[in-house]
Amino acid sequence: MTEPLAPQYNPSAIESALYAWWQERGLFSPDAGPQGSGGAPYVLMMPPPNVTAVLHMGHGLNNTVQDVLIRFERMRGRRVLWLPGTDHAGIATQNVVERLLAKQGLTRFDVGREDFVERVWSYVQETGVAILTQLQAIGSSADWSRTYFTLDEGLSHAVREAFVTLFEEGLVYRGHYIINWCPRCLTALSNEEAEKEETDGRIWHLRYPLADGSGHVIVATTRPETMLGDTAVAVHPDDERYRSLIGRDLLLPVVDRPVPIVADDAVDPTFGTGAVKVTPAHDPADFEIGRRHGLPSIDVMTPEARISLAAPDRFQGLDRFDARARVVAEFEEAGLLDKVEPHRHAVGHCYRCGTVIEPRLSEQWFVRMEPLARPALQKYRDGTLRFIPERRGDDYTQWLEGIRDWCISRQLWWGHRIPVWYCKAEACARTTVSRTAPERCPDCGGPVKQDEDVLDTWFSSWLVPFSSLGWPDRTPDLAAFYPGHTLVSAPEILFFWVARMIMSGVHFMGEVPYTHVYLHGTVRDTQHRKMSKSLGNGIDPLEVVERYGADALRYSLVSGMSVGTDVVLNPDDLEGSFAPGRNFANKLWNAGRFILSHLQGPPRPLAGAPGAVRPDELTLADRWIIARCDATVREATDAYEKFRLNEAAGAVYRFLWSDLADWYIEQIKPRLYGDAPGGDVARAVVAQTFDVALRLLHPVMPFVTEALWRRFPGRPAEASISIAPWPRPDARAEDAGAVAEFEVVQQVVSAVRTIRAEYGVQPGQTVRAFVSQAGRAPAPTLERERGTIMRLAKLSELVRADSPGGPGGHAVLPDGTAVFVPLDDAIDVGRECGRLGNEADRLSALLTSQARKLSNEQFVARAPADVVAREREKLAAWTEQREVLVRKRELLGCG
RNA sequence: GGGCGAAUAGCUCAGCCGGUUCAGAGCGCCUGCCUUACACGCAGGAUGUCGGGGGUUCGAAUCCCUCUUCGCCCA
Repeated sequence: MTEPLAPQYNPSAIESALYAWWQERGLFSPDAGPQGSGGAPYVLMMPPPNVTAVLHMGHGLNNTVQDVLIRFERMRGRRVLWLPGTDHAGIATQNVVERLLAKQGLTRFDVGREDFVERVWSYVQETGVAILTQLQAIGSSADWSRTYFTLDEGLSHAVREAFVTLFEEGLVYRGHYIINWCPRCLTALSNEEAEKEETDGRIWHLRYPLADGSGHVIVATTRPETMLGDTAVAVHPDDERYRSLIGRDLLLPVVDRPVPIVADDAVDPTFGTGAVKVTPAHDPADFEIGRRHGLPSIDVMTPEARISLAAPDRFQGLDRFDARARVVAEFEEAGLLDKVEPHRHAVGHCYRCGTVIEPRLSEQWFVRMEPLARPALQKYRDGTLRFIPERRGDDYTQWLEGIRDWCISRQLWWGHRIPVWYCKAEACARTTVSRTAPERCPDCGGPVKQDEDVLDTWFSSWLVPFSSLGWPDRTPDLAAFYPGHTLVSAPEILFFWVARMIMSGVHFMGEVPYTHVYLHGTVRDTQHRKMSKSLGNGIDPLEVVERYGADALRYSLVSGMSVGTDVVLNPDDLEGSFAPGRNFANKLWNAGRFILSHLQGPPRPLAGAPGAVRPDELTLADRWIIARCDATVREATDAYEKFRLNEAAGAVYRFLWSDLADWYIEQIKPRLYGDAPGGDVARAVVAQTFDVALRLLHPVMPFVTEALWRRFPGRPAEASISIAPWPRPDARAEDAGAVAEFEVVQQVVSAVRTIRAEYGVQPGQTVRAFVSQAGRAPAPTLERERGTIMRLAKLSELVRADSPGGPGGHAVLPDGTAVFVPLDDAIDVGRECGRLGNEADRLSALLTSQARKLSNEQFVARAPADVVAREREKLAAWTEQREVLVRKRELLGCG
């Protein structure tokens, strides 16, 4: 521990070594902390990143928050588990490997399912750990020994168990419905995976002639191409305009097919013309209308969203958007296009590839959600589950109240194969849903074939809080670590993942998986755009770590983030974005370097041991910094507990920088040099308060705090700050008197410094100062702290007397104390007169409004007595300050 | 169309269960300093009708209403 410390903090020189040392020591295991406090374990489930993911700022923020919480609780002595894992991410991963194949001119169909899945596995095994290694680079103290992958055997077992159980409970079913279909990924999606985007579209008014030629009906549609599959036109039963037409047939143009006019309550008579075309195979609302009226469904599109064989020859094979143009053109040629209007509406897009979603009729597996949602909602309503920030609870409620069934089958090859087998014998056709693969059909004994589809990735993610702990087996981990405590996530996946986890937790485990849901903001650029690869406005966290260190990254993120608000960073100015953290880490490093260089051995204890510093040995500054330190312990602890991480970080920052470095260290320097009296006390106090501050900051800046903390003389080699006990507030440290007194010292020093700077006094030159106190100030302070004031203000003489007159700089402290610095030749009298005049004017304005306030009988009568008293004191103090200023002006001979 | 959030210094944001000279912090900017921990620093400084309007109150950045702008979620 004796190697010299570099004058500039170089994070890359120490971070990876410290991380490796933490790992070797097994400090991230639940059994490593100081323990002792007992109580429930503190468990965080890391949102598993996609196996193919590359670390981005979103991960950086999310994992920084979690690491802060987990390190805080670890030091507080709770048994902590932060459980990491990776997600197989069905569509995303399959897309990545398909793109690789495409480079060789191949598709997955060319290589076949088995070969393809094998290729994905080998790809994933190669890249899967990358994201975890990257998380380690930012300091994440997760228990990597428990890392899971959602396609692991254990978790796959859990998925089958959940699916079969829900099936047996009647909560999983299969059926033909309109689902969201991605024509590029060639799979069904859930409603949540179809992202609605406001799009400028058009609305076409099309004429459908009556079959008998006696007139026509105009329908309005945003998707004219679907008319190829129309099987009716619907109107509202009470709509006078169409009542007489109900039941009659229209002749569908372009395809020349007769379709009936039906009456249905679901039609909005105020939208468009009040008559809507009905395409049951391509619109969910139309599907329902079709069902109610027994209409046929004609699927006019292929999986790739090209026009199918069900349409007239000339349309077959056309892309849906080309078909749209063609349909419109034919209507126009036939004089059947009534009008076209611009129309803004929400269009679904695939959340993985952005392709416009095609609502499509198909047979899929679904989860009946309402029975799962009700208890999950109840857990929020009865206060078991809390959201931070609270308003997110409204989103949760709203979604669960309007919950729709969840389409869970995906037409992919990468994922958990649906545990359903169909008998190949046509006569039998029995469906078997089973935890284990059946050899043959249980009914007819014939061969069986497993369902081709896989499950939605989120169907495995929603089980993670218990499947990662061994469920459905009753493992010791499951008993010890379920339920967890907090889930830290981004609001974007509240529905995808968080709400579903709560539902599955309550359903399968009988308890919510965590009691707190902390939803942080989104990382954005200065134009408030979400950072993304496609926009090219991302910031690579690893580049930041490399250039400024993980601590700088973490501090900058945390300090720029209050509860639930977005974090704005400038991708074009990395240095500026991360300067707060980098500067602070360096400041800390240098403060530590200075302090440690003055500790020849272990400092005296401050209390509770032989040789401890006695209270009467403490100077004013000692008592002040100890009190400030104690207040910081309270403030930071409280803030961490309330998830107000920026406030916790800010509190420690202010203490370390503004109090400890700027004032206390400067104040004690004389005591530290040589064998100056009181040096041992100063060393004891500075070491102790710095130690406390390091511990308070460790959750946010783990590396630099550890590096410094370990170097304290007398520290055992194996000691780590990450398992050092969390500082406790100490009532004996509180000292309002010392705080107030030291503030006077600070004010006098600052006043002189201001005067010096205002008049350009050379930094090396000492000056005299006259300080005269009005009655209420604690006069003894100035005498006792004479040395401090003289040194910090660079005085040659501190005179306890009124200004002797003559040119000089004047200042008045809040308590009325007057400070005068004679500047003889170096002063511009006119300028000083102006300055004092401005100051006096400011006080005059304050006094006027204050006098008005106090002469207001209503105020004096109605406001609480102590408030009135305080206002009176202010009036007195300001009056005094102003009088002092006026006298100064007279002395200077101002006009 | 429904719901929610935001608008405070050039930038990013605190403050907002009304009353501490409450108008703040960081970054940026200006001035002077390489003062033997730190120039990623020290000392000092400038900058805001707290989005507009109205109201409640003795008193409003803070509570209520309304308008404008921006963002998010759900249809």
